[in-house]
Amino acid sequence: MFDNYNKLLKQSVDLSNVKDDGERKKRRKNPPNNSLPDEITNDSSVIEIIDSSSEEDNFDSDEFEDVDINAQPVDELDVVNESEDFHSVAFTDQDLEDVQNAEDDILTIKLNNSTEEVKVNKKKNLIISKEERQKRIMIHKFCVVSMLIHGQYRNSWCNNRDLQKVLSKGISKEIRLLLEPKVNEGQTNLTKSRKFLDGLRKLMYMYSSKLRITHQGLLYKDWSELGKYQPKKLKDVNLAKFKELIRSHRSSRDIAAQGFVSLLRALKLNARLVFSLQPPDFTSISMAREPEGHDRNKINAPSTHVKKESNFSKLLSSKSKILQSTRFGKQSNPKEENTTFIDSEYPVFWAEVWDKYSRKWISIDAVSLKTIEQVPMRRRSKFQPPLNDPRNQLTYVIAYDKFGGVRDVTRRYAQFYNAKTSRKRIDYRSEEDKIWYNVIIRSMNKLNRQDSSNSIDALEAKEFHDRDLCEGMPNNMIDFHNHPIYALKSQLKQKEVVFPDSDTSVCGYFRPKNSGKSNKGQSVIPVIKRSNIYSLKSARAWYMRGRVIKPGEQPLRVKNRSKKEESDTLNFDTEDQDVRLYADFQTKLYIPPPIEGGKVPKNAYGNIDIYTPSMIPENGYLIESSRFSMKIAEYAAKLIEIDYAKAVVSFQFGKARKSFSHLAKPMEGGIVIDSQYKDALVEVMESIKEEEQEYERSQLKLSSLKLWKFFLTNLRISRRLDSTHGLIEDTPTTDIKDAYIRNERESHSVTRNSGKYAKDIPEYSERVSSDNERVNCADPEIHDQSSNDASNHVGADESETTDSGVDMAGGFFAEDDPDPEEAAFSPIEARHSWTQNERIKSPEYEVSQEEVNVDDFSSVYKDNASDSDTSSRKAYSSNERAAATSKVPEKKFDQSSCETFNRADEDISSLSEASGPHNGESDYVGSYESFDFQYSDSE
DNA sequence: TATCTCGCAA
DNA sequence: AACACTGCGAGATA
Repeated sequence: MFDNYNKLLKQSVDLSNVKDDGERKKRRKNPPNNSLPDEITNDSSVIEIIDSSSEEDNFDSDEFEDVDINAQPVDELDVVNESEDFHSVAFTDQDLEDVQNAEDDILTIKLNNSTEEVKVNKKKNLIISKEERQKRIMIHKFCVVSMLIHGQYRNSWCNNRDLQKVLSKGISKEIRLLLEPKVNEGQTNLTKSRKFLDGLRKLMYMYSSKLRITHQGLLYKDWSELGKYQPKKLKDVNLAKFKELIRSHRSSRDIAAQGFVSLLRALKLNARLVFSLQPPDFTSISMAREPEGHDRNKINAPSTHVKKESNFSKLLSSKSKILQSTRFGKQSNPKEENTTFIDSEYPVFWAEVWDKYSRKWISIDAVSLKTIEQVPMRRRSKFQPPLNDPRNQLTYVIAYDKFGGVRDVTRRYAQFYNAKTSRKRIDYRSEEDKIWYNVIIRSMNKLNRQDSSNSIDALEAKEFHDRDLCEGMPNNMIDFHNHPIYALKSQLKQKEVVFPDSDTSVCGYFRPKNSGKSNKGQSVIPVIKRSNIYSLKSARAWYMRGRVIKPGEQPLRVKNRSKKEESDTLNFDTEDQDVRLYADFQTKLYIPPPIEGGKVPKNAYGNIDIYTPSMIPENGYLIESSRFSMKIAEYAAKLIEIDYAKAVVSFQFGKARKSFSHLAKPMEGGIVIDSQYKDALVEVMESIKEEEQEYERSQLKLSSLKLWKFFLTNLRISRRLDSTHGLIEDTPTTDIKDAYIRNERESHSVTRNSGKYAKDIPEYSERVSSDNERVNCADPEIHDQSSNDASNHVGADESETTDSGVDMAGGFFAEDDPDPEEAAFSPIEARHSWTQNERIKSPEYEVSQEEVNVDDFSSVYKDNASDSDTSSRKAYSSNERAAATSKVPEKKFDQSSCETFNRADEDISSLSEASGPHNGESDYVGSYESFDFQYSDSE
């Protein structure tokens, strides 16, 4: 058994070895020092450690790690090392168990003390790549949207009449009275409010007393946990099941909370369903821990599964517990599979009720916390889980009202929204993301709630504003960093500046925690209002945003370039050495010179800068190249003889070259014209585009016809061969697709050089039977057969359907059973012999054919093209040329079909131009791909 | 001991 | 090329 174990261990090590090296190291508090290796050099010390760990409390993971580190090169120990992550811990324990069982065998594990090499390459693995970061952001967004929609559904289900009827049946008169007092009772709002709250409380207890939580609901998961199976979840909940679950009072906490909302609404209260979304945190950019630990467990699971669990729980010494709880929270329930997630005590769904007497939203959780509160202004809400809760993160709290309104109410529940919570949100990341988020939230609303805000909304907005003010200053320096309201001078970015730089910008003082010695007696530092901080830009940068410096403004800061840069540019313009930086209040909107008399003003390069919509000159109109290509637009403008200017919309900064790194590529985003010509120009462009599309359509038609012709021809050939030479069996492995592809690579030359297929049959069919899986098996005797053999592929396939006429639509490909009885010789032989034959003579042949042909075409094109300067076709043929460079093969296809079917067509000239000269291997590959596509399409 | 700040690396 | 940002270890502080 131990052998077995060792094997498994080895396997898993092999799998994980490479990756793990990096991660393990960083965790280590102390670099491996020499004392430790000594301790461990003898194997029994390993056992010692193990033993002690099983005792109690001595399981010191750090020690363990150190052992590990020192022993690095040895595979087995490597694995043990993984104890870092939870799953590995589990594994390790099992490991240990095995070790103990095997006693002396463990001694066979050798400790190589060649230590240090490992630390070199470690740090990089800590932080995920840029792509991974993007991916996480996408996933985060996706989760946000999904959860928002989930909430929307559940909220609408809460409005279900039947459900509400059932729920409200059991409500006592007493509670009803408290919640809906008679109108004429002359009480103050305060007492009414108190009674209202009392009623809610009673209702809450009544509801929660009936509940049995049988399933698990939504949880926060970190990146390593996302893919893990979460048992005990309700599946396939539709409205009917939802109703049933709520009626039975047996469900998840989430659904129970939703049921409570439904109940509140049944009692005619203005109740919201509140949902604290739990997407994974995109700001966490460290590597997900141990995806493999899991696998390893699985590998070992079969043999020692049962034992492992019990043993594991014993082994859970305090230290490893701490380790787990800090890294993975409470999820590690020893009694369960390691995919068990322990619920946070904080809710994910709860309710808010509008208290019309106090004009406040009251938060109620009848399920998890069994709490009712009006969220306090300056203290933490009972609904906010601690920041390190592994199963509940309060980041987006969304309230769904019964009218279909959706509001982000995170501000109410997050005590330090500005300092902490907001930074975990996608809308904090960038302006675009903010817009994205707001659009999403808005679109979650029912149409009639999207823009309307009622008085309750207004009160809530006021409340949130007040809460912003009440949040106050952060209590640590980190939170000042990029804080929306406050700032510390020391944390300003390089291009940020305080203005005015005086006491008027200071709004308070902050005492850093370690302010004793390190600050040289300066125990408090001034806190600056963020609103008095300006980020500066150069004149050029402002211009790129459509603004220019007001006359007479002095730069708030002058930044001189680095020496290197200076030396580079010194000779060219000494002016540019300093970058003068201005704040936005020193700038004004740039008003471009207007278009007069249809003349569009242009810059030194003959273009016009349109970085923002405001930079479009008066009377001007920007034809954006998103709808029409630049070529079409320019051509159309020339056609109707109006003045235009190409619009430079942005710059693309290429790879920084040393000397002229600001050789930015201007990106053209359309053309600017006098707006009076807009309609006319659009009209012209539309028709050009139509023409173009029509042309493409005809090309497609040609392609299809070509395909049919190919098949028919093949049929004819094979039938003739069959009748002449008798049927030949063939294997189905060579399929027609290959044959076709092969053929197409050649066809234009074949067809063109010799108008008749009959003449071409030998070389033609040689290619037809090309097969990628050639096997080296020579059979010279059969050489003669090669042409015959080749066409045979088609022929054999076809043999069954031939008699019944040509069934083009169907069974062509499906029925490729060769008939063994009729085989003239073995199919394998046949193929191989052919293959060899082909190998001998074909490569150079192919290439030369190709070249000759293409040359022919381009010369043809040149002749034609010079004649037809002004034809509209010409205008975008160069366009096509551009496209063709990327997909030569397709064009070649077009070209050949054109040639074959319609030699008289003038369009050939432009087409053949598009195909361009043909060079090299890569194009062959390309043609394979493109024909693959075409082929299957027409199939 | 837990928390915070700093400096470093990338 | 410079910068922003983060995670981590080390040291300071209460």
